[in-house]
Amino acid sequence: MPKKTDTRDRVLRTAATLFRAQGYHATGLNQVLAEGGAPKGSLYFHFPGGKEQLAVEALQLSAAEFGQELRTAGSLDGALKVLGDRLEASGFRDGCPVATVALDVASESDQIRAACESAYAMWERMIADALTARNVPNANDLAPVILAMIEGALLRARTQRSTAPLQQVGAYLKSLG
Amino acid sequence: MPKKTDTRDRVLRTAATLFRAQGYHATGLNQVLAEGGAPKGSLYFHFPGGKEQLAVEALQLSAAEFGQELRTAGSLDGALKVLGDRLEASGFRDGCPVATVALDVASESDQIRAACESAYAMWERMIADALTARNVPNANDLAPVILAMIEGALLRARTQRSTAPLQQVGAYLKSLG
DNA sequence: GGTCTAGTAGACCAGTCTGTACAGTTGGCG
DNA sequence: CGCCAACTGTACAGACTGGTCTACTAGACC
Repeated sequence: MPKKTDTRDRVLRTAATLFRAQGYHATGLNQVLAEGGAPKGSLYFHFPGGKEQLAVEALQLSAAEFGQELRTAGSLDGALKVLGDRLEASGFRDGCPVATVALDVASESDQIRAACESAYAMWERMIADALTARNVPNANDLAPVILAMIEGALLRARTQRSTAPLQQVGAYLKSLG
Repeated sequence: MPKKTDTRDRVLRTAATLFRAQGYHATGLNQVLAEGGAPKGSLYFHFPGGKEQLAVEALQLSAAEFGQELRTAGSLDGALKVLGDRLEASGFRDGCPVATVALDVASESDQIRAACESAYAMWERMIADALTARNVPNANDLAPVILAMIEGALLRARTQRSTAPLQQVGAYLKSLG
């Protein structure tokens, strides 16, 4: 029996967008429902685990799509550009889809924290693979550092309302060869 | 007329601690008041601007103390160790005192966002100065990247519940010389 | 047609949120 | 003492929170 409606998907995508920009606590279920065009009954029918389940699934969705986006971008440099463009286009709201929720909830819900961590682990592996493919030595040691750089730059870019941090990281990576 | 009580300071420090660990929205005024041992009347007497003012001042306090801590640590390597120890000792709750609030509120309150940004700017300058003192070339280009690395590592360390990311960044920095 | 199920709609609940109001208390000073 | 300002304590307002409950509708199958 395939799904008959797209309500579940709509709500999930709306939630992912809002969590990304505002974090977990700042995003109310009512807001998700209003923007997603669904009533409460539907939410708890599709997500009996409530807000927490919604967050975990939204994080998984975001992580997968984000990974896909980066893969499409090809190079690290291309990825930084994509991130910068998106940030700018959204008025510096859409940064890392995981970081905001991660910090917000890290010490509260282990399920959500775990979902965030597995997203990071996946991206780290992607970076390591990309480096290996380019015959960079010590790819596995370098990957977490590069991921940290990018995450840090995304964070800073949001508070600074400028893509400069991303460009600085980009320039640095280029200088490494 | 100097102050007669330490209520204001107590509330501020409590708020700083809670905001650091939980972020802005997840921290209720009631919690701050309960843990700080103060009634509501006092809060709005000392901070007529409400929660927002409290957050701005807490951020400024945290930023200054954090800067002092890093300065005391001496080297970047020492600073990373201090950060890791603190993180571990707090059950991976006390990361960067700014990042959590920054992401939580960046798109909502410009005052708070600005307070976060000025903290980052100050740390960046501190890093640049430290590099310059060690005759590192291009200190001004390098500083924002190093700051991003550290912030990213702190974020990842919290979701991973491990200080490994900080150590990886430390090892990387050491490998640069 | 009758029946069954997936899904929708929204009223409702108890609790929490930030913020306000105002009376009460304290301590210094003339 | 009386007075004034600084400060505290508490009750309360109004909005909003996540979550529950139940009546309802649309479509598939017998």
